[in-house]
Amino acid sequence: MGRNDDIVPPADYPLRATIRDVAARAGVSIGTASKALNASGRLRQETRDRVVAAANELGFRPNAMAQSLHRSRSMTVGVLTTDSFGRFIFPILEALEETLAGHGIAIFMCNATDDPEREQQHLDQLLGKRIDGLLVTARRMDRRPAIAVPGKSMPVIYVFSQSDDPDALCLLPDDHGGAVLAVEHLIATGRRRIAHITGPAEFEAVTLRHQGYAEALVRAGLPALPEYYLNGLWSEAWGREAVAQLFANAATAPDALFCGNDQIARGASDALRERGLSVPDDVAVVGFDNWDVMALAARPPLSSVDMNLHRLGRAAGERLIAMIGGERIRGVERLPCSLVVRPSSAPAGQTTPKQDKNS
Amino acid sequence: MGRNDDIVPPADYPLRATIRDVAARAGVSIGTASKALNASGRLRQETRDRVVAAANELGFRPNAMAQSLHRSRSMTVGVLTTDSFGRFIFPILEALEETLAGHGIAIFMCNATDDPEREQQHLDQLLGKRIDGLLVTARRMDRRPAIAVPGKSMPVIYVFSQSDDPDALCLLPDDHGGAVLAVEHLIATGRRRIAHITGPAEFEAVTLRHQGYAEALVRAGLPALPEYYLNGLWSEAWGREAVAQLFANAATAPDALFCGNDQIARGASDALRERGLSVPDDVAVVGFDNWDVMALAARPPLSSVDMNLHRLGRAAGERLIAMIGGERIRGVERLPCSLVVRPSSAPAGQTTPKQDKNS
DNA sequence: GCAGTGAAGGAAAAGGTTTTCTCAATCGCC
DNA sequence: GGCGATTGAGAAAACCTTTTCCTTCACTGC
Repeated sequence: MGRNDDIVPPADYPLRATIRDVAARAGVSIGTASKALNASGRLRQETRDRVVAAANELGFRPNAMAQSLHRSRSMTVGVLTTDSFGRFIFPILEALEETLAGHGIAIFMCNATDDPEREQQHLDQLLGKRIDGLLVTARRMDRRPAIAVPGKSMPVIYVFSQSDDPDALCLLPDDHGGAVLAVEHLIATGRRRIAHITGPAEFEAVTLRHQGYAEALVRAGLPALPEYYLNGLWSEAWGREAVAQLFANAATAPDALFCGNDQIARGASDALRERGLSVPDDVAVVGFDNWDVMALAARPPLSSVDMNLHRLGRAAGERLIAMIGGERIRGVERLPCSLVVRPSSAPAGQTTPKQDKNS
Repeated sequence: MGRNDDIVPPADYPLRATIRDVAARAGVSIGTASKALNASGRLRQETRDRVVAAANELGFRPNAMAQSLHRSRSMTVGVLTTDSFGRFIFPILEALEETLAGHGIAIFMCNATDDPEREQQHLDQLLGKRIDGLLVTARRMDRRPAIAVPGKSMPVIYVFSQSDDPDALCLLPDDHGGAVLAVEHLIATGRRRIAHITGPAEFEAVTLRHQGYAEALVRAGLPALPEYYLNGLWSEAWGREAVAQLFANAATAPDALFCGNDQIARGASDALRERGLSVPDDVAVVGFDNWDVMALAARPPLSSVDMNLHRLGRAAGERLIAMIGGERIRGVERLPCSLVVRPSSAPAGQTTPKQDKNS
C-alpha cells in the first residue's frame, strides 16, 4: 500500500529472541513455554522457572503483533487531530495517554490539519493497523463531519470537538457553566456592571459562554446590557481595544470584565492599568482557559476559568476503554469547569486599604 | 503482559474482510489475490482486475499486523518524551509526524514525565510492538542518560535533547549560532552596549547562547561586560526585574537587550516602556524562541531568534528513515536558527524621526 | 494386574499476509 | 506434432503467539 518501497530491507539487525528460542533453551515445546510465560495451563513449578529463566537470559519480549494477530485486539488506539496539535490538545493528550497506558494501550498520533485527504489517508492507515478505537479532536469553531469508519463497529470519541453524528460520543468542557461560575464569582465579590469581552461569534463556545454570562446576570437581578457584550478576536490587542471602547464614557464604564480567554483578559488588564485604573480595585478581571503563561504573567495575576482539560482527557480515556469493552455510549457530555481565583478579581477595594480613585 | 485482563473480549464486531474472503470472491487462491493486490508476481490483467474489484466490494484493507509480522518491519516508530508534551515539542512533533506519514510510518506517542519507571514501562511496550525506531525528546537542561535499547540494533535519535551516549544521534538547534545572529543584528543596527538577560545557568542552552553573545561582541571589537550578563528565570517577571537592575544607573545602561527567551524579552520590553524608555528608539530588544503568542503580542512586536523547530522535526524524521534503512548516523547535529526581525529592534532612531534623548 | 484418575507436557491449528516453489497450460519454432 | 520456453496460478512455508485438544505417564484403589 504505497510508499513503503523507498525503505530498503533490514540491514543486519540481530533478530530478537522468539518464544521458540526460549522453548529450545528451556528444553520444552513452544506451547509449554507460552504457558509458563503467561502463568496459564498446568505445569510443574520447576518447568515454569526454567522457562522464565531462559526468557530472561535471552531478553525475550513477546511480539505484540503476533499476540494481537491472535487476539484480534491490537491494544492500540488512534488519535486524529485536525487542528494540528494545539495548545489545548496537549493537556488532553497527556491525560489520555496516561490513562490508556495504565491499561496497556498505546496511542497512534496522527495530524491532518484541515486536510480531508490527509485525514482519509491517516484513517486508512489506522484501520489497517486495526486500532481498537479512535479519538478525534478538532478546532472548536465548527462541528466536524463524522469520521467515516466502515461498519459502525469501532468506538469513536470526539473530544474537545463535536461531530454532527448523533450516534457519536462527544466530550466537551461545559462552557456555559464556566461562564456562570465566573460571573457569579464577580457578583459575589460585589461587582454589578459586568462586561463580557470575547472572541468571534462563529465559535460555539462563544455563544455558550455568552448565554451563561447573561443567565447568571439575570438570575442575580442584573441587566445583561447589549453594549457590555463585545465580540472580537482572541488576542491581547482586542482586549486592549475593547477596554478603550468600554471605558470611553466613564459614566457607563463597567466595574468588572469577564473575558473569553486569558489573552483578551491580559490585554484588557494592561489597558486598564495604562488608563490609570486599578485591577482589581476599580475593575475586576476574569479570564478563561487558565493558561498559566498568560494568567500568571499578568499584573496582577488573573483569575480564570479552568476547563480541566486534564480531566477531560482522562474521561476520554475511560470512556474509550469502556467502549472497547463493549459498552455503547453516545451523546454530548460536558464536563464541569472550575474557577481559579487570583488577585485580579479580589473583592472591590480589598487589596489596597487606602484607596480612592476614579477614572 | 499485565493489565489486559480488565478489557472484556470482543463484543460483536463484524469481522473485517480478510484476503481469503477477497480470494474466494474473486475465485482465486490467497497467494494470487496477494499478488494482484500488491502488483507483484506474474498475473493476467483480467485476474488482477477481478481481485481488485472483489477487494473494493468487500472494503478489504490488509491487516498491517499480519504484514508486519511477516516483514518483521512494523512501519512504526516510538516517540518518548520525558518533558511532558511541552510547547517546544509540538512543532517538532508536527513536522516529524508529517515526514514519517509521507513514508507510511506511524507514530506511537509516549510520555513519561521524569519518571524512570514509567519510561521503562513505555520502552518495554514499544519494544514489544517491534517499533522500527525510537525518538526521544527531553527537557533541555541536562543531558539525559541513554535509553537502554537491547542489542544496539534499533535506531535511536534524541531530538531537542542530548544523550551522554557517544554513539547516539542528537539533533539540536544551534543555540550558539542563534545568539550570534541576534547580537550581530543588534550591532549592525547601531547598538553598542548590548546586555544579555537569560535563564538559569544550569541550562546548556544558556551557556551556549552566552558564548555566542560574547564571541559576537568581541569579534565586533566590543567588550563583553560581566555586568551585562544576567541569569534568572525564564519569566516575564525576571525580564522586568533585570531591566530594573540594568537601568538603575543611567550612566551604565545598555542600548540593547538580547533576551534568552520571548517571555523575558516581553517582560523587559514592558518594563522599559514603563520607565519611559522607547523600544526600539532608546533600547532595542531581541528575544529567543519566536513564540508568536509573546513576540506578536508585545508592544512593539518582538524581534526574535527562531529555532526552526519545524525543520528540526523534519530533519529528525529524515534521519530516522535513513537509519531504519540501514545507515548509521551518530554525533551531535545542530541545525541553524534564523532571526525574525520585527519593530523591537529597528535601527536606533529610525522609528520616530524626531528624537533626541538619552537615558 | 488393571481400570480409572490426574498431572505434565506436546502437537497442531489459527490468526492474515507475503513469497518461494512448483505445476499446468500455452506459445513459438522446427 | 514434439520440444523447450514462457506464462499464469496454486500450494505451502514462514512470521510469532496462544489455545485447544491429545498423549503419556505415574498413581490410587480394588
